[in-house]
Amino acid sequence: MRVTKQRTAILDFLRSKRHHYSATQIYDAVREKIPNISLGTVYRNLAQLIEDKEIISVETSDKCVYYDGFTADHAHFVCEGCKEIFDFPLILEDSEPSKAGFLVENQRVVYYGLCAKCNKK
Amino acid sequence: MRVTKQRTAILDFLRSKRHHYSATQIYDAVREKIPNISLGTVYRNLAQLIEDKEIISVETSDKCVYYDGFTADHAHFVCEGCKEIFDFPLILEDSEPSKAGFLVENQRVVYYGLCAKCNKK
DNA sequence: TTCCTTATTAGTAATGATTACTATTATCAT
DNA sequence: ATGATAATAGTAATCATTACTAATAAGGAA
Repeated sequence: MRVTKQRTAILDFLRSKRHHYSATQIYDAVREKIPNISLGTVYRNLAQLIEDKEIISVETSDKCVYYDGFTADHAHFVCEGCKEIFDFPLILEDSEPSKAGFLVENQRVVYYGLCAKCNKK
Repeated sequence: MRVTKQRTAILDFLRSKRHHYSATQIYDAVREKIPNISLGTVYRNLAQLIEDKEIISVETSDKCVYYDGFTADHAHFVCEGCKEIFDFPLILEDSEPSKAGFLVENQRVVYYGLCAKCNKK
């Protein structure tokens, strides 16, 4: 695997923000530094970065995937009001699948609802 | 909301199987009873059934959404070997978001890994 | 440093799930 | 039975993601 300025820029961007971005949002952001970067390059590098466990993906009920440079185990909360995605700590117990002899490599916890601000309205 | 044979057939199908199906799989299955049902009809009814809390949707890292007629709270395990989706009980504690004043309307727990059978290989 | 191999890229086309649109049909309250 | 209108079939459009290919650039060897 070669170190390219494209991959570096994508990873730097995700690491610099404690937020969650779609491929298109990442594309737009990185284009400010590398104006002719291709969207395909963004997708390919995101896939590689996930494989290398440098970033994680967040699947919500949205039609697109979000990417997160913060890789420590945590849960996500998707606000159905403002659409914001919040991080929450994840309390890990002995999971049911591992008790059943399944190998758990990853787990995703996503809450849906209203954040404190939207809940008040 | 009117009761149509299309919506009834979709709901009956999902309820009759303890499994998870994509919109296309549901379309194919229901077409055996209603040969000229439209895929758009399937999607529209699935959306309505979710709104009425008659079914739930399962978002995985797959590009398509799966639908589940079993609505009691439970977790899903996606096997990266055989691609099967398994159900697991979900132990609910006081969630972190609710402690923070967020209104949790839904929560999704998805594990990724290898099921017992694939793990042995 | 220069050269060579080959991974990576830019640009574009293709795919595939989902949504939108519209004329027609069927549900159900009256 | 009938009329208002919600729902449908069929098709076209959208949009995220993937595939493809000729050109480029990373990095090891000379």
